[in-house]
Amino acid sequence: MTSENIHYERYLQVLKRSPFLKDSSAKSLEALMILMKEERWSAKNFKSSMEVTSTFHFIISGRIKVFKSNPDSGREHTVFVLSSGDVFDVLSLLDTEPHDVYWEALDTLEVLKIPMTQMRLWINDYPIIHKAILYYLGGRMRQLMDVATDVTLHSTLVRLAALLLKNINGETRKLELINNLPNDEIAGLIGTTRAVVSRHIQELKRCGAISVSRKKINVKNLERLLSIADEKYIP
Amino acid sequence: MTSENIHYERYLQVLKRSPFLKDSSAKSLEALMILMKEERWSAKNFKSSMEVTSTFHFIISGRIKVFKSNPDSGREHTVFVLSSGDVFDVLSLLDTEPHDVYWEALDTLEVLKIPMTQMRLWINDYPIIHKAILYYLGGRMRQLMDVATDVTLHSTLVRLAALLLKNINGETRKLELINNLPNDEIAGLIGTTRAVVSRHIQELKRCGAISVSRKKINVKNLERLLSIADEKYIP
DNA sequence: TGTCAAGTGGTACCTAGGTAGCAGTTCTGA
DNA sequence: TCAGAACTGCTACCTAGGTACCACTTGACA
Repeated sequence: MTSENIHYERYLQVLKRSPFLKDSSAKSLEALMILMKEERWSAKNFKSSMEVTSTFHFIISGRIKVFKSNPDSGREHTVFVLSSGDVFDVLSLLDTEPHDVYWEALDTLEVLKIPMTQMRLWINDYPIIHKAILYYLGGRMRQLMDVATDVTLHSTLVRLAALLLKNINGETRKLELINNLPNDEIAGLIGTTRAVVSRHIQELKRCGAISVSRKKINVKNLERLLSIADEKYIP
Repeated sequence: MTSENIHYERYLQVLKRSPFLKDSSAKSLEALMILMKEERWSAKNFKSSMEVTSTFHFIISGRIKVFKSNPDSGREHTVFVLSSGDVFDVLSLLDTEPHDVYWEALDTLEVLKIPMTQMRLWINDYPIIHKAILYYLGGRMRQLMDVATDVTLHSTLVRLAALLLKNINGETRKLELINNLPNDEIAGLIGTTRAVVSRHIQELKRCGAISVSRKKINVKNLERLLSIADEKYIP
């Protein structure tokens, strides 16, 4: 992509703010942009890991979920929700081992893509970025550890409350990243089923912690939500 | 530590084989050894993450488990079992964020330790190692994804069977890494409780998949175990 | 504007697996 | 060598949460 692209400047701004590319020089980013192609995924667009291994993606706007599923039972567990500034698949960048993960756009997604081999070469050319990558991976691993242990250590209600708290913007008090998701998707995020999430949402409503309109959850009583997530209060 | 140490050569061999230090030059390894001190942890020796953040450890022999716990319910979930050639805490190396993870030696542990700041400097001196570190982290992240989703996607019996299969040596057909662990610890590994593991072990015995003597599980029928882990066979 | 799919709320039922407790056995170390 | 700790096997009970419905509402789009 050249700088003649109408969105060039906007794309560049997103890359500059991406934690994955932290501290990259303007020059190196330009070199990267030249190699990239833009692409739109419409909501619910679905890819298996296989299709994603040979191309590296930067998210410009929209959200995508990374999940595993059990085809027999039809259950799914969402591991990450990625958004603007995030990249995928980071694991395919590190090695060529397969992994059975799926990807699905939650909204219309704008991505910039680049062949995996070229991305690896670019990283070799600008080794300063290694530090940022390691840092980015560290954050991801922390998140993963929480996801891994949450299910056994906490009840579904506690997990739901904690999920809401994790995604509240400190200032606006609005949900971010997981806003406008149907119960189904929320269920996947805390490792349970649609019916159970619906049940618990009613409980949280009843005790005044939240209020709900279609596909929208508003936190009403932060204190209460905190004490539920902390296992101090049972509605 | 100098080369006069009786164990120097043995330690060096372990480091050479460590995936974390893959492709390090002999010279860089020597430089590393000089900075390190040996230490023994006896079994059940327990550390919180706080105590581990300022020092980086290489495991020479023995096993250590990395786990999270819920102090209210007393339940624990083991995320990793580390052994010879592994290192910890890799996350504290990447950044200085806290994380509430605990560490406990499963056997007598021989480690080589080095101040975290010195380890970071050493890595800067030998940047070739970045690739090995990234690769090592990739492997860990894959493992974590499995742990994260296993609990919701599979029953405890299936998880137990899968755990055994994952840790069988292809040639000797013996359990490795998780051998000689009490039911308690196995429970932590698959995110359940002692009683449930005991129950399922009886089932696996009954259908001829395994045989058991105190703290020792032998796989008798690999086929059967595979079909159980694959959710094709219910005892 | 009417139809259909997507989403929500609720009921009633069921079971995997968690809790508690105890008896018997093996190991450990004083 | 013997007392206590560690470990296993088993019973009986209980509940969180999963399954399977259905009725109602909302939004999209033809």
